[in-house]
Amino acid sequence: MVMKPSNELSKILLEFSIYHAIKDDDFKPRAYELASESVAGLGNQIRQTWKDEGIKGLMELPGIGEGIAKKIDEYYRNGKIKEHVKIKREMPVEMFQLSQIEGLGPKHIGELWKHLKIKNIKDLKQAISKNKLQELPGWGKKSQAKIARRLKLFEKASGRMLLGVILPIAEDIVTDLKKNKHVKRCSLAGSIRRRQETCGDIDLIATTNSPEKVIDAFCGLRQVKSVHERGKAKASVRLHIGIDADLRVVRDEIYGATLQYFTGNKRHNVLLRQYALEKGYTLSEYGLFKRIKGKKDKLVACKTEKQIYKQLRMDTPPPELRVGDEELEAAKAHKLPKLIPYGSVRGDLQVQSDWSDGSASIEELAQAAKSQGLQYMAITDHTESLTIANGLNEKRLAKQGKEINELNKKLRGFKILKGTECDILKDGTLDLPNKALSKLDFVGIAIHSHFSLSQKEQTARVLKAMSNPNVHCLFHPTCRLIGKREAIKLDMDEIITAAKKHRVLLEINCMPDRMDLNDRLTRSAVQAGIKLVINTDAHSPDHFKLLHLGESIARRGWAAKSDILNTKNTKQLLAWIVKKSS
DNA sequence: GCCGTTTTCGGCCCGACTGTTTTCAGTCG
Repeated sequence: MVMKPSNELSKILLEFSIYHAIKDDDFKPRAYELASESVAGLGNQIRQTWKDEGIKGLMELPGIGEGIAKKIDEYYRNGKIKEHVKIKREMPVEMFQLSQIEGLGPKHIGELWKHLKIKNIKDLKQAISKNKLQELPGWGKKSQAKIARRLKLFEKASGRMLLGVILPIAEDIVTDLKKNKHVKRCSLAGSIRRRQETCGDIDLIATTNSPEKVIDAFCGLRQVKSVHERGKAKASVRLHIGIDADLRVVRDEIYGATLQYFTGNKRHNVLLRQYALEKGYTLSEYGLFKRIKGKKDKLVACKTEKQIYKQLRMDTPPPELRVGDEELEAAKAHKLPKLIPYGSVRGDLQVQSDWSDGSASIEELAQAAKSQGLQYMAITDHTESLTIANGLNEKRLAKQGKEINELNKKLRGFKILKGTECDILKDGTLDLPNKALSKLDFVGIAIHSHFSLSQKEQTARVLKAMSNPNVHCLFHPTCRLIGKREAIKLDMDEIITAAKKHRVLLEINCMPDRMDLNDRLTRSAVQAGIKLVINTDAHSPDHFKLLHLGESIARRGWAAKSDILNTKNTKQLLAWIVKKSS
């Protein structure tokens, strides 16, 4: 459930946390850990905040007070933090690296350094091969074997998986568990239930009267490779696909409390439990309890999540929002947004056919989209400069238009729009002449080259392209590929301002490795009041099934149905397009 | 070190599992 730090600064903050934990400080470890998570979650935004608003601005961020803000300031000024350098001199240990191994916490890292001078994973491996760990006070053969096992897994680990990849696998596990006669209810929890774009593991909960039988069934699933731990109430396993799955088993009566407990991210849960304490309650996976002086706490809510939040005088934040950000305040003030429901998208406005790099004909794509309940799609094949994708020039585009006209005559209750995914050239001009663009129903523009321009050049390039009056939509705006390619450097505030000015839609792209816009940028766009579209970028008929992934980003970005243009029906959509061009 | 309808001091979430220990510390979520 924990989000691993992805940048240098959050790693340094986590090393502070580990160091203070080794020193047995009571509360600093938690404080630095929170700050580390906060920094990791904010990505590039933190540097921007520092640039724009300095230390004061940093202190506004969750988990960051005066002390840590000053350290962050020092880091951006000098590239290092004196106190961190000092710690490293005293204890030259790759604390972050070692902490990535499951089961190796601060205390162990400290002992390994103190007794064996282990600084990093290489040292650890050597020590294990010489059976040094099992000789340490408080350690034994089993402890050493466990660390050895986890070290191997760490080296083979595929790390986090894309939501689009892991979700179907996780849903299969739920289906399999539900087949067991002892299982009453079973649900996904954790980061998958929140629909985080990548997940480090699969969290599940199940209810039963026979916990041990359910734990047995779980550990024996065909997807399971090995068992890490197996108790009466929970089990943790490694799956063949290379990540872990954790199951928590409880009585059916407390399903809601357990689901609540294992869905929120750490910050949401900690904040909620603190709030519960303020209100005279205590909250755990067993329920919400009223604290009564001199008596045993009294159970007041556990059946449903809603019951728990309601008892705390709050609305229930949808799982996608439970990240410990502003959703708790909104829930207390009864001002949670009405999120776009799953299944709201009526048509797909980015689809590639076999005219360029798609695998299916336009007709096959139309049939697939229609059978999935969609009312329209825009065929948006690539343009000529993308030779590798067999991009279309003006002449082939006109020919394609005729084919679409013929198909539209045949199709009942489904409309194919003539479109393009027009390449944005390096200088911001478009890869098709305006004459050709103006004949299309839907013009999407996208960057496919020169990803590493400076922010100034890249922003100017995209702004120029967006200002073309024929343009309807900016496809996959940041061009990031999760785990493969960084986002291009764009001033998103300027892009959003331009989108508003020129009435250009921004896309939420559903491809599992794109998910672009991401949740945070979606939120900024929603706050700015601009319209978005959710597109699959389909290259084959089965890609239409990915629409729910884009809907999950929209939900995480606090978007309502009205924020997403392609939740409208065909008639309303066409009316919007006409209005845009007038 | 952070934070505030208990606000500049004095709190800081809670429970399961493991291994090595005869009652608990460390780790995790």
